[in-house]
Amino acid sequence: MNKAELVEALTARLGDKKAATAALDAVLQEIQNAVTKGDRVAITGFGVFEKRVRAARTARNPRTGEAVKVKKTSVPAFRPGAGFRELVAAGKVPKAAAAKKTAAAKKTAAAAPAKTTARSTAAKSTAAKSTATKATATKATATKAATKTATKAATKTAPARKTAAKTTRAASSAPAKRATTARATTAAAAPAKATTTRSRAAATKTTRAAKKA
Amino acid sequence: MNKAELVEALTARLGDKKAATAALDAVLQEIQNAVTKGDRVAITGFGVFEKRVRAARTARNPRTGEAVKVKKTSVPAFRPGAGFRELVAAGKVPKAAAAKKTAAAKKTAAAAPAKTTARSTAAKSTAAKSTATKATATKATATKAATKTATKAATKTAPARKTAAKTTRAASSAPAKRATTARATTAAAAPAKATTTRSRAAATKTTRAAKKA
DNA sequence: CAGACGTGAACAAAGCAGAGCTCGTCGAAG
DNA sequence: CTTCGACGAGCTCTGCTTTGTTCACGTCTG
Repeated sequence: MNKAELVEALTARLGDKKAATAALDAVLQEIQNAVTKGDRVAITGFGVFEKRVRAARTARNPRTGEAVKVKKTSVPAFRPGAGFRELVAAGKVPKAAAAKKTAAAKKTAAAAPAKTTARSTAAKSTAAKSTATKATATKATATKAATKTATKAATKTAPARKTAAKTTRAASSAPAKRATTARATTAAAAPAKATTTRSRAAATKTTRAAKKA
Repeated sequence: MNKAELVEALTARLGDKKAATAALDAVLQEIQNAVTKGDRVAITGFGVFEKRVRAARTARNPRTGEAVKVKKTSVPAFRPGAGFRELVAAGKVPKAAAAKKTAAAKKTAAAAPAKTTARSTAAKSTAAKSTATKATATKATATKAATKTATKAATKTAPARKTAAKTTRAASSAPAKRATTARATTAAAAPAKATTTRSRAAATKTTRAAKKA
C-alpha cells in the first residue's frame, strides 16, 4: 500500500479526498516535527515515535570489510504499542475495524490468577524516604512522591541477583515470583562490572533521565 | 506529546477539532489494518510500516536467567524514510514546516555529477529476456519489463565474492566499485553455505518474494 | 475507571552500516 | 488526465551494535 492507496482508503472514511490528503499530510508533518524536536509522540494502543540517539561507533563496510567510523547521530524510531502488536500477531483484523462502527472488541488474553492481592509490600515497609537515587525526585509531584522514591531506593533490601553469577540467582528466589525482592535500581548495580559486558544500561538510563527534565 | 496534544496540533492545521480527531483515528486505523493484513504501508519521505515475521527462538527470562522458548510471531515494524531520518539527524526543523505554507525547501545534498547519462548499460547488453528468475515478471507491466528481469537473471555473469571467505572478498574487486558485477541474486548463492552462519539472507529473501506475489 | 506504558537486567537474535544499480513513486507539464 | 523527469527506496554483503524477552508495579492516558 503506497501513499496514494492510503489516501484512497482514508477518503472512504472521511468522505472527502482533498481532506484525506490534507489530513494525512498534517499528521505526518506533525509527527516529524515533534520527533525532530526530540519530543516523544505517544499514541496509546498504537505506538510511540521517538528520537533515538545512537552513539558513535565503528561499523563496517559490508562490501570491502573495512571498518568505518560512524559518528554520533539521531534517528527516528517507532515502538508499536501493545494493542497494535497483538493485532498483528493475531494476523487478522478482529472483525470489523475497516468500518467506522468502532466496537473494538476487548478480548485481551489470559486471566490474572491472584497476584494483585499482595501488591506492594516490601517496598513500603522497608524504606520511607532515603536520599533519592540521584535523578529520581526531580520534578517531584510533591504529593505522594515519597512513596515511589522509596520503592526505587529500597534496592539493597533484597540483593537477589545483580552482580551475582547465574548460580546465586536461581537460589535467591523461586522463578515465578521472587518473594519480596525489589528489582535492583541500577544505581546500586552500576559500580561493579561496568565496562566488561557492554554498558548499555547506563546509556539508556541517561537518556531517559534527560527526557524527564 | 500524547494523543490529545497531537490532536490539538492537528486542529491548528485542519481548523476543526472533530475533524482532526477523526482524521488521526482514521489514519491510524488504516495503517493498522493494512499492516495486520500483511501489507506494507510505504509513505515516501516518511517511512514504511510493515509486518515483520520473527522466527521462533529461545529468549531468556532476564530475571531468573532461565531460557524460555518464544514461538514464531509477527510484529509491526517501522523503518523511517530518508527524509525523516536526516531531518531528525539534523536535530531541528528546517525552518518552517510547522506552518502550512509548504515551501518544503529542497536542499538534498551533493549535486549529481554525470550519472544519469550512463543509466542502464550492462543489464541491457548482457541478457535479453531469459526465463524470469521465478516470481519477478508476475504482473509484468508488459512494456519494458524484460529489461528488469534480465538484470536479475544476469547473476552468474560476475561471481565476485559470495561464499568466498574474507580473503577472496577484498581481492575480487577494488573497494569502491567492483567492476560490472551484478550482485548475487540469492538464488545462485543459496546452495552453498546455508546453515553455517545463520541463514538470514534466505529468510529475508523468502519474505520479499512472498510479498511480491 | 480500565488498561497501556515505563523501568531493568542478561543473553541471543535481529538490525544496521556503506555503496552500486534499478524500480517505484511523486511532482510537473502538456 | 496522461506522460515524462527526478529522486527516494530496495537489495545485498559481513560483523558489530541494538533490540527483544519476563515480570511486577506505579502512573497517566483515554
